[in-house]
Amino acid sequence: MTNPLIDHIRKFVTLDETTSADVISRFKLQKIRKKTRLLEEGDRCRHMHFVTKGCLRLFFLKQNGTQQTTQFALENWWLSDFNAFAAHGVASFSVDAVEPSEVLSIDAQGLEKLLADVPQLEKYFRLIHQKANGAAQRRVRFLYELSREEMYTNFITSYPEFCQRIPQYLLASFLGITPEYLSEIRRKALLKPV
Amino acid sequence: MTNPLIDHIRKFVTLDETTSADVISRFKLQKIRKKTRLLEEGDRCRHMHFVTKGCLRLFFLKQNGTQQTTQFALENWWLSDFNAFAAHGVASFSVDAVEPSEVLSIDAQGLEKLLADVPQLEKYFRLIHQKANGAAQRRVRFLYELSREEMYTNFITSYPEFCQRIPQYLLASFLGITPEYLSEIRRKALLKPV
DNA sequence: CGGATCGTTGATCAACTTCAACGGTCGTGG
DNA sequence: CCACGACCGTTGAAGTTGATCAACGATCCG
Repeated sequence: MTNPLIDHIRKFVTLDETTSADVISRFKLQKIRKKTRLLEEGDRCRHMHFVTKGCLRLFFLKQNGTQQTTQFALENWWLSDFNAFAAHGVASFSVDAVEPSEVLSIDAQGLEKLLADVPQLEKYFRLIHQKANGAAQRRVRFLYELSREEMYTNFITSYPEFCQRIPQYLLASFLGITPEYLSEIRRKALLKPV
Repeated sequence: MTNPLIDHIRKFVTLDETTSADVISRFKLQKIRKKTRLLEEGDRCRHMHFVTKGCLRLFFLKQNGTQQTTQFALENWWLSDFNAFAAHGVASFSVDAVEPSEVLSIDAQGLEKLLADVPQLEKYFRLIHQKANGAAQRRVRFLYELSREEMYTNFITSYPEFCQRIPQYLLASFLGITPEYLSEIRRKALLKPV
C-alpha cells in the first residue's frame, strides 16, 4: 500500500499491510480548492488534518479586522487548533487552503477509536506532537530574537521555493508585518547586494 | 503511592501500584537551589524534567548578551528543549531554577525503556505533548496579537500570585521588553485606576 | 474594457529601545 | 554590627523600528 500518511507513519513505527488499509479507511479524503475553510474561528473544532498535497494555513482575526497567519502546513504536516481539538471546544483559529490541496481528516471520536484499535499509533502521535512542540519552541525563539527584517531574510533563504508559491501579503501576514513594510524591506534588500 | 508525577499521570491513564513504583524508580529526583543550571545552551540535551516543586525557566542568549526567557514551568509541567532532546542534539536553550525546586528527570534511553516497559505511558506523553503544542499555538497568538503593554496587563491579571514570586527583570525578560519599559508600563498602570 | 486586488511609495505617528544616571535594598566580609 | 559593593528598579532624553494613512500603477480576471 502506498499512501502519503502511511509512508509518514512508517518513518516512526512499523505497520503491516492490513493494518495500513484499516488505518487509511478511518480518514476522510478531502480535495479542496484554494481558500476553502476547514475550520472557522468560533466554531467547534472537530478535526485534525494531515496534508498530503498543497498547503494549509492557521490564522486568526486581529482586533483591527486583518488576518494574522501563525502557521503554514505543507505536505506531511498535521494541522488543527490542538487545544480546541483536545477539549472538544471552540476554536480560536481558522484554517484554510493556500493552494488547491488534499488532506486526510479525522475527528476526535475517530481518532480515539483508531488509537484504541491500533495502539502503535500512540507512539506515532506522541512523536509527532513532541516534534511540533519542539518546533513551536524554536518558533517562539525566532519571534523574540529577530527583527522583522531579519525574519524576512531568514525565511526567504530557508524556504525560497515556498516563498514563490505564496502571495506576498500572506508572507507579510506570517511575518507579522504590514505589506507596506515588507515592500520597504524588499527594496532595501535589492539595493544592498548590488 | 502518593507522588506528584504519579498523580499527574493518573489524570490521563490508569496505573496500578506496582507499576507506579516501577515508574518512579526510573526517575532521578533532584533538589536544586535557585539559579542551578539543568541545561546549558550548546551542550547536548539529555533530559526531560518534570517539576514537582518550585519553578524552572527556559531561556536563550540574545546577540546583545542578555537572556531572553521564553517559558516558565511550574509544578506539574514538563520542560526541556524538545527538539534537541528528541534528536539527541545540541540545545539551543538553557534551563535553570527560578526558585529552590524539586524535579524528576529522565534521559532519552531511560524514557525509551520506560515507554517500552509501560506502554500506557505512550498515551500519557502523547496527551502531554498535544497539550503543550496547543499551548504553544496560543502563545504564538498572544505574541502576534498583543502589544507589550497588553501582554503585561494580561499576564498579571492571569497569574497575579506567580508575578509576586518572580523578580521583575525576569517578568520583563519573559514579556520580551526591557526592564526600563516595564517600569514605565507599571507607572502608567498605577496612575490610571485612581 | 472595467473593476477589484495586489504591490509600492512617501509622510506622519506610535511603540519600544538604548544609554546614562541615581536611590534603595540586600547580603557579605571586615 | 556596620559598611561596602552588587544588584535591582526607576527616570528622562534621544533614537529606531515598524504602523498607519492616503494615493498611485500594475495586473489579473470576468
